[in-house]
Amino acid sequence: MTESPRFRFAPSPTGSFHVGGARTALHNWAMARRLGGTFVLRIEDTDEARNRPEWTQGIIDALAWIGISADDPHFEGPHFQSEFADAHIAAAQRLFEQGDAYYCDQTGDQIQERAKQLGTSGYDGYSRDRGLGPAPGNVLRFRVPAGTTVIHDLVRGDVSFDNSTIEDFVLLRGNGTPVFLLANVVDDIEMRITHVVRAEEHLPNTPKQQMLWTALGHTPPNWAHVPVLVNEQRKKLSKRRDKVALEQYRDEGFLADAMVNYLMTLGWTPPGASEIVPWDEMETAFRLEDVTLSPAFFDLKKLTAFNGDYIRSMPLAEFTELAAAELPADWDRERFAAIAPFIQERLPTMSGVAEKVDFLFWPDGFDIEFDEKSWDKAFKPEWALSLLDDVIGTYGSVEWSADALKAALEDIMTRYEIKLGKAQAPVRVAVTGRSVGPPLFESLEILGREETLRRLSAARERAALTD
RNA sequence: GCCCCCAUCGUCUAGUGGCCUAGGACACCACCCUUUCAAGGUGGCGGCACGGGUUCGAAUCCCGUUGGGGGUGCCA
Repeated sequence: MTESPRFRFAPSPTGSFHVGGARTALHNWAMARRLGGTFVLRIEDTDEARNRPEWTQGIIDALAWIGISADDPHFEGPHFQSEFADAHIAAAQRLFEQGDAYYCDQTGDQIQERAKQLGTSGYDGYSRDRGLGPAPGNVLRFRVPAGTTVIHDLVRGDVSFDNSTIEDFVLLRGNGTPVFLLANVVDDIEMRITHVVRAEEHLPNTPKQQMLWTALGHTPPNWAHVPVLVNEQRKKLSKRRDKVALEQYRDEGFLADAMVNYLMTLGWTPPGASEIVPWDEMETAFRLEDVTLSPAFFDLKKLTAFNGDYIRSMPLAEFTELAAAELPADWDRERFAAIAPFIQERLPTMSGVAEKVDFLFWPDGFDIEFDEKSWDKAFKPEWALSLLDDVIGTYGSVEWSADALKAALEDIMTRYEIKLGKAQAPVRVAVTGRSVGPPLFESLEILGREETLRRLSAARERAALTD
């Protein structure tokens, strides 16, 4: 009987969810779903310093945001490493009894001192045959056997390590608690994990873990080490230096779909002509064997490009609703819905919505803060004031529709022998305070005749004053 | 220091011995379109790290060099 494959994602709760973690979670998720297996979430909470209930919820929420839902039948967990403490100790005990592990009373200083005298580095196996037993302060070390350990890695092929380069590593601390390496392996065994897919930084630990699997009487799982994500300095993305919190990207207006799609293209290429591909397709096409071997730069520019693409291809109704959530509560939603189609295609991230349409929501009598550069440029031409007078005159009675408004201005501008690009500038600045914005005439139509004329006249006065 | 991994345009990548005068995407530049800004269209810039092999033939295979990264805890 062959069991269905079991993947696992094992973050430690540290307060924020790393984009690199999101990527490996996605890899595990895609594999588990495609193979009809299980995605096991295990919270590695052994380090008491970093263990808070709300952080676990944060992880679950972050996973849900990128489409890894705890309600999906392929999802299992969360399990907590701390709940398996007994199993960790039992495994250590077994290893000791089998002779695969031994106690050692050497302190870090003593180890270093001897290494110095020997001209070597690290622990030299000093306590291997001293027959020490458990005692406060004594650590339990694994007796690394002679030979070679070969890791069969699904993404990188065989990687071999000469065991003589691996020192007898610690299993149990002096206070009797298990270290990560042991806990991790025992948990994976307990949870019947068949595939360990994680970042490359764990590769050097893998021979130790594989030895543990074997010593504990189990066949090691399938290993897969995907390359790390790096910053512009080509260093592993770190919480300290880099912007890595998934939540932050979400808050800055990045769409989950865009983030997921972008993350998946790092180290892997979706089939087909485009890189913009829906999750379903990526899920069925993703293969660990196809993952690239070198570290990938997390490029905010490209992420942003993906995001803009996703925003533009959203159904208008969906976009309008999502965008409305970015606006102050007292801004008229209907008015926003009218302008929404014109800003949807101009938005790199959702967070820029409000500032693009704010001019439609300024209350009566609002004192517009003009962008001085825009103002100066728009009102510099000698025809500007005169043209504004003409516009004010015409707009008092013209039919109030974008088309009519445009036609009227076009009619006026011919008298000054200028193009629409120039002619619209003073009007735009007068009404919005800036030189760039959504299409002008559509904006005016939504703004309404009364308010438009008010702003036009106010600008006319201001221009006369500064003239 | 030691161990391990990696190496195609600035970036992410396609490429698995001949289809490669190396393809796409992001970025950048130019032009077109145009109601500003975007979007879109067209074109451009730009790369197989280096040196040896193997082969009729190498981005693709092997070795070395160089460069980068990761690991090296009684952290996870």
